[in-house]
Amino acid sequence: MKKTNAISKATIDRLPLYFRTLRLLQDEGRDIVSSDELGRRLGITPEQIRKDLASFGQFGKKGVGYYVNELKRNIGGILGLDNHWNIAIVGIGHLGVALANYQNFVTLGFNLVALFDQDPNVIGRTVNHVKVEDISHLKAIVKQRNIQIGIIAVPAAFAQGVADQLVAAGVKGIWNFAPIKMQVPETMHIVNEDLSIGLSSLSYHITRM
Amino acid sequence: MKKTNAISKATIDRLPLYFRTLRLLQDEGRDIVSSDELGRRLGITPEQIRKDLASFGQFGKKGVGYYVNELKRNIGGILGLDNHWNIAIVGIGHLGVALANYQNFVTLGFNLVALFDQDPNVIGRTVNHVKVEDISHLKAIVKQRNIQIGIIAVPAAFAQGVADQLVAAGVKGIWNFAPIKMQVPETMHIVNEDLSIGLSSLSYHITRM
DNA sequence: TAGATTGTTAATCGATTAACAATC
DNA sequence: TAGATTGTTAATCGATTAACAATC
Repeated sequence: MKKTNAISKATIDRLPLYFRTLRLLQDEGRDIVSSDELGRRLGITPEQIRKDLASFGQFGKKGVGYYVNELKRNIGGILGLDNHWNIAIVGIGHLGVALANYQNFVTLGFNLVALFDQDPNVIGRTVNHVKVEDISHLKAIVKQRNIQIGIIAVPAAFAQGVADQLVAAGVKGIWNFAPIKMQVPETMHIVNEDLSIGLSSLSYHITRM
Repeated sequence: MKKTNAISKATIDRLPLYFRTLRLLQDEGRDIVSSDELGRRLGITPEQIRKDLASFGQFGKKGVGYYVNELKRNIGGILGLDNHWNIAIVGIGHLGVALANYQNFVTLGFNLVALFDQDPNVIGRTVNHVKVEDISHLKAIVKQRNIQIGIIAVPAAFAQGVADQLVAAGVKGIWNFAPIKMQVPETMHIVNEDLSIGLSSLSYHITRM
């Protein structure tokens, strides 16, 4: 039996871009798209796109291209978006509010089902139709509402504590916006969204222009 | 003369992490740190760290380690943070407000000097001590205040238009939060901060647990 | 059929890891 | 001096690009 090659992280990170472009193509009423056109739209080579897709199966038709609806459904399935994960945001400061209002979550199929904060002035408020609850109820609510993904939007000093609580509550993954290296069990999936990297690398490049 | 090898993108993206950890070490009053300890703090191998740093010069002392202050100053210089770039945010919705209040900008040495929006209800408001101005004045203000970096936090449909205006106004770099592929001149530096990638890749991984 | 476009293998390029001499 | 730790070269690993046969 042929060994299936591991999928590269780079490939996985491009799938959401393909997914989004396919949605746009759907909106435009397009039925078929070639790797060439997808590539032009995204600034990615067509070979790269074909290779990425081929690592999950044969989704195209030679001489024709890819059926937009079908490919979008397939990529959605690969990314697990059809699981419609329930997500919660912890820390309803400016960033937490922005994330709670982020419309792309909905487009991607995520359900925002809980918001948590520790500040009595924030608890009880409603953001994007979801009520902010006391973080002390986190564990109970995570279990009750079957929350699989926790989003950390608290200051760095509190982030590890929140991560520990999310782990203890049994979430499957953490999306972390705090600029620190978290200590979580090996089995926990964590994605760090570190905003200083992008801005710093921009600074690096314009310094050398 | 030996040809200087190009610096990898991966290396540049790790520099801000080193910078941040060095600042924390400074706060802890530490004078010296080894690649080993830096590595443990960041979850990066010490070899990787030494290699990254060595591509810019010899900053360490064999048998001793790196002097915290000196290395931090050096990395800051490499990243160009000592230029104290003037930055502006375009689009003062939830995300724009969150970014305007993001304290790490200050820590990294950036100066937030302008906020722009097109909504008359938003123009005139003050966010984090900076007044929101009419986007129609963008070009004049960018020149006047010597703004080098523009941050795009408008909805996708308006993002290309804003990018065009920023380019025309003469910024050196763009930090884009809109989920679209921008068309900008070859010479313009643009960093895309695409939030759907992180969340989607998290979904990919937990789907396979 | 001729033209177009995928899927896949081979070649190249780039990044990380291992090993170790240099030296503080 | 002995122990520690850097800087650098070589080896490995991983990702992208090129090329082209298969086929719609």
